[in-house]
Amino acid sequence: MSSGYDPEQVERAAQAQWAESRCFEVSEDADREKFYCVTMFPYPSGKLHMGHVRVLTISDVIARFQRMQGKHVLQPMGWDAFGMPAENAAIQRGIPPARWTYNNIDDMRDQLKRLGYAYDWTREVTTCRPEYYRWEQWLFTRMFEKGLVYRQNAVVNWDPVDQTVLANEQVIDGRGWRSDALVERREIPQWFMKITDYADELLEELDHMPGWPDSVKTMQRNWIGRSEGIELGFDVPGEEEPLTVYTTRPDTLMGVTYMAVAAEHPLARKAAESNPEIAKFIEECRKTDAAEATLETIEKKGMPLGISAEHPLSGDAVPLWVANFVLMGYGTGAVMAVPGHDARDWEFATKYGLPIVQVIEPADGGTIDVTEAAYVEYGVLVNSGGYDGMTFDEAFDAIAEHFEATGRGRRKVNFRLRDWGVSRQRYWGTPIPIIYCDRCGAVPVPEADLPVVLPEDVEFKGVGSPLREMPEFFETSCPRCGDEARRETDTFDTFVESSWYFARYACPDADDAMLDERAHYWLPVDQYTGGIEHAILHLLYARFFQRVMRDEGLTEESEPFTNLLTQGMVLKNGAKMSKAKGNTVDPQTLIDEYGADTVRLFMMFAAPPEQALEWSDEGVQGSFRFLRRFWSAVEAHVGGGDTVAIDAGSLDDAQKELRRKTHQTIAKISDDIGRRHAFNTAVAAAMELLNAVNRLDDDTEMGRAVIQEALSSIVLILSPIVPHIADALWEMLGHDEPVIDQRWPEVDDVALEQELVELVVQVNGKLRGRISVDAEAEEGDIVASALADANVERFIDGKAIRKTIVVPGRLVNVVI
RNA sequence: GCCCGGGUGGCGGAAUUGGUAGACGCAGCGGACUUAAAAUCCGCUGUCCGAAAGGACGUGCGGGUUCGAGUCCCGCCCUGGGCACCA
Repeated sequence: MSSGYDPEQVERAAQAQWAESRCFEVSEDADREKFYCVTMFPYPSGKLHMGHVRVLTISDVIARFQRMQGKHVLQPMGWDAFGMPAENAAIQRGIPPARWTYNNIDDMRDQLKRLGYAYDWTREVTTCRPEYYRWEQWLFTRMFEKGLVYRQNAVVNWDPVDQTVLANEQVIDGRGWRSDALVERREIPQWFMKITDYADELLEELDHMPGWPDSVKTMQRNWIGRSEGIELGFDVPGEEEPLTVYTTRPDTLMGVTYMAVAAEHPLARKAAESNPEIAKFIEECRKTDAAEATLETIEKKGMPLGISAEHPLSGDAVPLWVANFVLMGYGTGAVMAVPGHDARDWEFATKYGLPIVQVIEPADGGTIDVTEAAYVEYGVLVNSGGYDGMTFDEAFDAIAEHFEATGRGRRKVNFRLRDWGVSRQRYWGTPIPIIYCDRCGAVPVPEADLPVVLPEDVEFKGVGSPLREMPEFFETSCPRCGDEARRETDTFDTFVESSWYFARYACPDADDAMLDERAHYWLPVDQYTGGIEHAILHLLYARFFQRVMRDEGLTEESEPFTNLLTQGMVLKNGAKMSKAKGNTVDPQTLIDEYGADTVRLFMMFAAPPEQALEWSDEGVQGSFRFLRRFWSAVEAHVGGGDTVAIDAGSLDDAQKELRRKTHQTIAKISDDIGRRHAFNTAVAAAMELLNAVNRLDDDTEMGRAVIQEALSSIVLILSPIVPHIADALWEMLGHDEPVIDQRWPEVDDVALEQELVELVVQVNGKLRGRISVDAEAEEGDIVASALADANVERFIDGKAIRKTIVVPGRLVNVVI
């Protein structure tokens, strides 16, 4: 007998019904509790991949579950449409980035619709559209007026052969990915946003975000990196300005035996003028890419500059070195080195034979040898003159007061966080709305002239931005004085677009403001879901932008995302699915073969959302088999005709047991989906319940009634995960209203009641027997019953019982 | 190098607050149905000893705390993510 489950037909029918009833299109309704559910929007790279399907399904399950809780749910979708892959495709295929992008969006939108996600498509946002990015340009000009943006030199990777700036991703083993030339660091002027102005607030609010995973909050805390230290100057004979350094360990100040400056530091440059060896070394230092991971792992190298600074406490001469691990632009571009109490300084000192001095000893009186290894713990000061015997805190205060009194230093709170460089020397991005005028300097484009539209019909060669070759784009006049002027040809980092799209979904058609009153209704996002790889950058930039918009009066909210779920990657054979590795599985093939519900079910069943998911073709088949079994069970049941209402008093034990299992499952899945987001165990519980239904084999009136209840419950609780088959089965089970409009089922506490419970009995913590006791039994009776068990008795073997531990509902442990 | 995760049967995973390790599924083995195969259904399935009852061992490695540790603490190993221009 063949199964009647035809996914294609079932899914088309359900999707047609949702489209016709427009049930996912929502408008603001002040009388209802809103639930705003957003997924990190996809980059339109061509086709949907499994990573997309996973994150979108997770979010869709949450949205549909909340809808069944009676919430007014908005789930929108959009496209993070600017970025490098469009430029690469343009080079490879000769298609303009815009056309490639729009084609991809059309293809991927069709795929999303085939997967049955509950989106309000009327709110679709596409970041490469002028009606979107004009507001980003507008906000930038507002930030300019407020002094929240500035232009400064910053380091980029420079490919000397292709004469172009490279992204870190385009640098492979220190070489340009196309030219294979050794990449150099180069400084060019770039625009920065002052995210550091918000560092304190971004840090402190993390303590009040219970809906975010602790790991993400910790990463952000460490990234912002607030530290308390002292900034102080070392005089350099012959220099007007002292050499300023920052340290969090002023207690080790007397242990400073050398100082190091960056290759780009003015003192290094000056020394290079008269010393070709130093000039050569500085040149060599520039031949590394700009990534921090590179900097931290390269071999530490340095050269003496031949000059010394004066120690601010002892007056001793401290030699100055130039070192490849110090970078201009991080702090002051100079560091004081304490090899006795810092691991990196120790390594460097040992390599170059620089002195190592102990100035801290362990507080517990233990002995250490700083010639063997740096001692980096806090302790008590020694060899530090008047500071000897002080603890870290005492020395910190005393030394800070000394410098504050002499005006040579001060206490300073520092942040590791740096301002956000938003300039990109690329074509396919939002034009930075600035005009350079010889007389007026950098002038923001007036609001009336926005947007600065990116020309889409371009010839794209791949080396440098085509905008630089388009006078019709960059030739303009100064908005202030009217003189000839030149438009900025750099574009924004694409993280700028993704820092506020979640707010724009609320009012995607607003054409006289970035956000309007509709944003007040929907913000903040109640549930935000996306990859863990965005734990720091994207999520921190979005939190920053939310505050900038708040301070602009566009929203009252400070935090954009109340609850955050970070999902793991999709792997195959232990590696991330990628075209490069050739281990991708095309979702479309699977949808065509098994239907969207099977793909959605497997995604939710195979692993908890936060963990990596190992792809398995056999597992997909297993999910399909389950849906077919489910269909057959309903088909067989409804073939027996209508059922009557359950009369709880007249159920036999087996019927009671199925009913208890039904309500236990409802309770478990409510918690699994609603609180724990453990979709995998929710699916497992539903499978168990279906197995219990299939085992009952009872066609009495009450048997069929409890089966009707069990099957209807499975349909409801699985409907967020497999909404199409749920729609069909719900109708087959004789319900009039569509399942999409049903409320989440309620647990009947009476059905959960149980007369006997099973406890395990341990002897010295090892499992030795099982007993069945009355659910209300007294502790004394439970122990007596446990001791009476034959195997337990055998292990006690007449020995004295030291104590017994009874954990209600779980176990008895007899300690002998 | 630094920050944050993860490591449990042949495989994906479960064990939610320190309380029955291995739910559910996959794969495998045995059986039913079939002329046969596929599909479907039923049973078994951590390792070792044992006819069975039952026992010993077992959650990356080495220690520790506890009546009891996959779970907590200390020290390692391996592995994934991020490190500011991939998105």
